[in-house]
Amino acid sequence: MPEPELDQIRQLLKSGGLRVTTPRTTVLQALLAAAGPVTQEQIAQALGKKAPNKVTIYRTLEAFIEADLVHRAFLKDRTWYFEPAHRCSQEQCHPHFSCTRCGRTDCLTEMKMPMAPPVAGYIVQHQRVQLEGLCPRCKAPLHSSAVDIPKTG
Amino acid sequence: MPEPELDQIRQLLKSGGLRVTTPRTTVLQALLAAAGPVTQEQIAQALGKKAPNKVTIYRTLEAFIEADLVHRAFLKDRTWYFEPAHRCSQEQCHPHFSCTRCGRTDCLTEMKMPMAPPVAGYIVQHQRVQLEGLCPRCKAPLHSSAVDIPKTG
DNA sequence: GCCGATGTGCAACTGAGTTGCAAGACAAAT
DNA sequence: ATTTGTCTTGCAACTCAGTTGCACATCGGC
Ligand SMILES: [Zn+2]
Ligand SMILES: [Zn+2]
Ligand SMILES: [Zn+2]
Ligand SMILES: [Zn+2]
Repeated sequence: MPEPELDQIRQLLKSGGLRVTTPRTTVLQALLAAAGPVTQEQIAQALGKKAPNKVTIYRTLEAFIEADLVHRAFLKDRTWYFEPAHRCSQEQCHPHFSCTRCGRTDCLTEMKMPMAPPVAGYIVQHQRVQLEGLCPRCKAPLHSSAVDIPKTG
Repeated sequence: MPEPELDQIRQLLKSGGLRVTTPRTTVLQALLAAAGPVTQEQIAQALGKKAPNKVTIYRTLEAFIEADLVHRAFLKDRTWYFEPAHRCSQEQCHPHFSCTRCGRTDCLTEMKMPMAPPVAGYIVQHQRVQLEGLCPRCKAPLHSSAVDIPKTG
């Protein structure tokens, strides 16, 4: 992933009313380059030597969330996964699918999940859907060549 | 909550292939007496002086889950909420509603949430729905008498 | 370039949940 | 009722994502 539009990143930050700093540009870059939701640790790993301090990454993510650039996608094994906020409506984010075999979690950005029916007395502002089952990689593994079980998705 | 059928509790444990012990009966009692999902801490608090050791409560809950008496309802603020497994189908548990104002979480046991449409390549075995918004207690508080904001739901 | 407002790094902390192990309680067999 | 092997419990110490306080560095408007 060769520098995805470094100036656009700066632009994004400014549009969110955020000061442009090195940690913020690199963290945002990592988020945009990632295939799906990522943890603080995964961001740090992806940035390797250039990674800011752990605390800074958390505070940066917090600032991004405040500015609606990023949101918390889901909690898994007691750790948060973050992802860019595009492709999410106010009412509901796309569903996320966790494979019970390989542990990976995919964004089902295509799926149109119906909103919950109204419930007397409640005002539903946001809906979050998590699905579990077998992912394409693990479903009916041809022959014996299954999938190397990775740590995270 | 005056001893909800102590013998039935023993029966439940045995039916799950579990040994009958004091910690198990009291913890199961607390779970059944609770209005909704509860944390380890809330169980301990509800049992007060009679509460078993924290580790024992966790291991007890684990055993209950194994025996399908209890399940993990949802993760909130990095802590698990547990509830009895009745009222849950294999395919999906009832949705849970978290109020963004008072922080309470309610079981929407009545709500019939449609299952996610099939996605090419995936096998969906379980669906979990979390809703957020305003609960009846916080929605349009008449006059100024809102709700005392509690710590947890 | 200067300076107040923001952002960053470090070390120490928090708190839910886990692990290893010795001591205790259950229940099946005698 | 006593024995006996197995499963449970409690304690202390640990883990690990995330947070906090504070001194120092950086940003960007002037
Ligand atoms: Zn898989
Ligand atoms: Zn996603
Ligand atoms: Zn409320
Ligand atoms: Zn529930």
